[in-house]
Amino acid sequence: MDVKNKLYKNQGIHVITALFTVEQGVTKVLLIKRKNEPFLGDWVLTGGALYNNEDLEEGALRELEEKTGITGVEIKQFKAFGKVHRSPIMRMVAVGFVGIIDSKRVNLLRETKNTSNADWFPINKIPPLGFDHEEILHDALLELQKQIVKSNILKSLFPDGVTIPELQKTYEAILNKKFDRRNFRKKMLNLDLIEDTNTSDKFVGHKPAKVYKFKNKIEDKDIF
Amino acid sequence: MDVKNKLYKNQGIHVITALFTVEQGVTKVLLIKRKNEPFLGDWVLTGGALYNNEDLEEGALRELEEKTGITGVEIKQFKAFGKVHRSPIMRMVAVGFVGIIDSKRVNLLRETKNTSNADWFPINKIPPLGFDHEEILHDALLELQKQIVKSNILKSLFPDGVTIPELQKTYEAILNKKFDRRNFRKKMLNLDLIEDTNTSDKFVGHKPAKVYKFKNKIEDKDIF
DNA sequence: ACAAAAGTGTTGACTTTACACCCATGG
DNA sequence: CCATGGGTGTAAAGTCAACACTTTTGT
Repeated sequence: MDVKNKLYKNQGIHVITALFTVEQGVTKVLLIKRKNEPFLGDWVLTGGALYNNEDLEEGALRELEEKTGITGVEIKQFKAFGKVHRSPIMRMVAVGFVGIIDSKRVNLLRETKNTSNADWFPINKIPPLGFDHEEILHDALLELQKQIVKSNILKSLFPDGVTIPELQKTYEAILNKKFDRRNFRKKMLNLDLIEDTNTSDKFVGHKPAKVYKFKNKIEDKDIF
Repeated sequence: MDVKNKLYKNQGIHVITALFTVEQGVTKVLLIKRKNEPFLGDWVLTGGALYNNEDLEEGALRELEEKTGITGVEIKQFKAFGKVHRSPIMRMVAVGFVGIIDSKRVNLLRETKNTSNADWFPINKIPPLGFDHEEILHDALLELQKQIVKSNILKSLFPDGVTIPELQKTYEAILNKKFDRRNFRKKMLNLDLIEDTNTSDKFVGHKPAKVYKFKNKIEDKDIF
């Protein structure tokens, strides 16, 4: 391949992560403020240019750590974004990842070399975003909504286990719906995403809830 | 962004399409033989380098046409592939697309400038493929299996309409399962992917089958 | 013993599966 | 009128939705 051919010279790859959390029933996403051109001063999702010596997911995790200090997340690739002018500088294709984590468990660096003011934004109060990150965020949220009912993506949010009532609040926040407690419990157990740990949560003035944990491997269910 | 930084200079994007067909109950995929290095003489999926002036899907369709003469397919992006050494020449990230078409309706160019011997291969008789195309094909088939039960991707295979018995053969070929005729019909109609056309197919020595067509818009179904 | 939230079970509605007969057409 | 494959109905099993009472704990 001829790298000098102007049809495809000067291309690059972005790895972008929409990292979500849920705080008191509110779904939030991590945004950072850019300190460089293009889009200087604009809010964006965490991410940046993929290096030549790393796989896509590695790059997304490195960018996440560099720009926010966050490590130990599980992320899932969900879509590539490649409109011709999505970056004003050169031709960049973005590979989007989604993940979710407990914001209280991470030490968020609010200032780094290239970013400032890293913070969690409620998904219904998102400021204008640079690049095509509004589109990426929109698709990421849809992907998150799909993933929570068929993968163990929420394992990163509850690494030490979770009770069914906690899960219900989380699902209600992410899916923006209310569920019947009894039916939610049955459905959750049927989805086969979690397993019993034979422990109960802390005593808080009422009957303690059983603690479950997300399984490590989830198997796909067939529709046909 | 500094294009000279060796951490991320000389990157490029592949757009790769796994184009399927079904012939007499056998699922096949379109492969071409490379005439250039790298992987000269190897079989690969259709695709190539994305141009700077086209979106991802445009690029995939252009490559498909250039290398096989095929036009008028609907394709769906399903995943990006970005292992560091997936291309031996330079760092390339591939964006994978999947589509399906009736092989009898297309005029397949078996020879082009860069490829030769384009042909349909049964998915259980795939030769060794160049690049990481075996992985891409594997994932593409899984994606196709998902798509046929929840999108109108089969519209490209049956642009003029289809009968339920024909559909059943197609589903059985792609999912590699057998279904009960009566229940298949009910499920198919319930999936809400097709609609009645009030016509019947050709007369072939038995009761003619009703012709349905795939809807243009499909709405997602919720699990919760 | 009371407040607060967790846990559980049943009924009716709906959906899915299994299965057998009749129908329309061409030859 | 027969061979071929298309179309339909029903009963039993299973799943889902709606709904109210009992349990465990801390105070």
